Amino acid sequence: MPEIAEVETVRNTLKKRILNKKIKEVKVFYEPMIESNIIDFKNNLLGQSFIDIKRVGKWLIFETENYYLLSHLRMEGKYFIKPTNEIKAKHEHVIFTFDDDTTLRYCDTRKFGRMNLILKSELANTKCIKKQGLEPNDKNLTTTYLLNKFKTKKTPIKTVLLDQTIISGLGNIYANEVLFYAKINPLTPACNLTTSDCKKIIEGANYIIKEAIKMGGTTIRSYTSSLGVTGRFQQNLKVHKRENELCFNCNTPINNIKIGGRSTYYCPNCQKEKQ
DNA sequence: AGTGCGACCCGAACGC
DNA sequence: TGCGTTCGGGTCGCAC
Repeated sequence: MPEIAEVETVRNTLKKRILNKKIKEVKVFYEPMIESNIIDFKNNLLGQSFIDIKRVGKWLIFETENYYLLSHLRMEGKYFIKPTNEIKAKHEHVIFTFDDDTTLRYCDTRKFGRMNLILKSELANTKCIKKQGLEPNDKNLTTTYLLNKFKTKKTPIKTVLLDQTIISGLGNIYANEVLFYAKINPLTPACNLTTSDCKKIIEGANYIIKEAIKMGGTTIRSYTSSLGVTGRFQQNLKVHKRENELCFNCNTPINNIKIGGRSTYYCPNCQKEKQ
C-alpha cells in the first residue's frame, strides 16, 4: 500500500523518466477514475509535457504549462513505463503516450485511485490539497502543535492520526504501528494525551516512515518493472495484522478491534488504557 | 462547525 | 473442489 514514503519514491523515479516529453495520446479505460471532465482531461493534456512532478501529502502533482494533474494512488495504484506497442495489461486504466514511443501507464487492481486535472491557479483552492496538514518530518510538527490540535478532540487518538489535516501521510497500518511505538492505547481520547505522548507520536511516525523507506528502497531495486513500491515493510510490522499473535515486547496476544470502522491492532499490555 | 459513516472496488481469505 | 461471503485500504460526501 503506497504511503507517503512510497509516493515520494514514485515521484523521484518518474521525474527521471518522463519529464519534458510531449504527450501525443491520452487513453482512459475506466472513466470514473477521472474526477474532472474527461473530455477536457484528454484535450488539455494533449500536446503538453510534464515539466515537473510535485507532491502534497499522498497526492502526486504532475505539472504542465497551464494545468496540474493530481493523482492519488490509494492502496494499489502503480505507474509503469512501457513501450507503446506493449499490449495493455488487465488493470491499466489510464495510458499516456509520449512522442518518443514510450507510455506512462496507471495500473490499479482496485480501481480506487483518482486523477483530477485542474488549472494551476486553482491548486490552493482544491479541497484535497487545502486539507493537508504537516508531514511527520516537518520541523513545524511539534508537541505544541499536536497538543493544540488534540485539545478539543474527544475522539480516539487512532481516528485522529488518520485525519490528514493534522498529520499528513499516516494511513491505517502506520497509525497502528505509531501507537504501538508510542505505547498509547488507540482508544485514548486525543484530548487526554500529554506532551510526552505527542513527542513519542512524532518520533514514532518518523521512525516508521524511515524504516519503510529503507525497506522500500531495497524492494524497488529488485522490482524494476514497476515504479510503485510494495511493502517488504509488511515483514516489519509489530502489531498490524497480528491478531492473537504474541507481542514482540511482552508476549501478550495482540488485540484487534474496530475504531471508527477501521481495524485497529494493539498490545493490551504495552498500550494500556490510562488509569 | 465538528463528527460519523456509507460508498467506492475487487482480490484474497475464509466458510460451508 | 467450488461456490458464496466478508474484509480492507484512503478519501469524499452526506447526514446529523
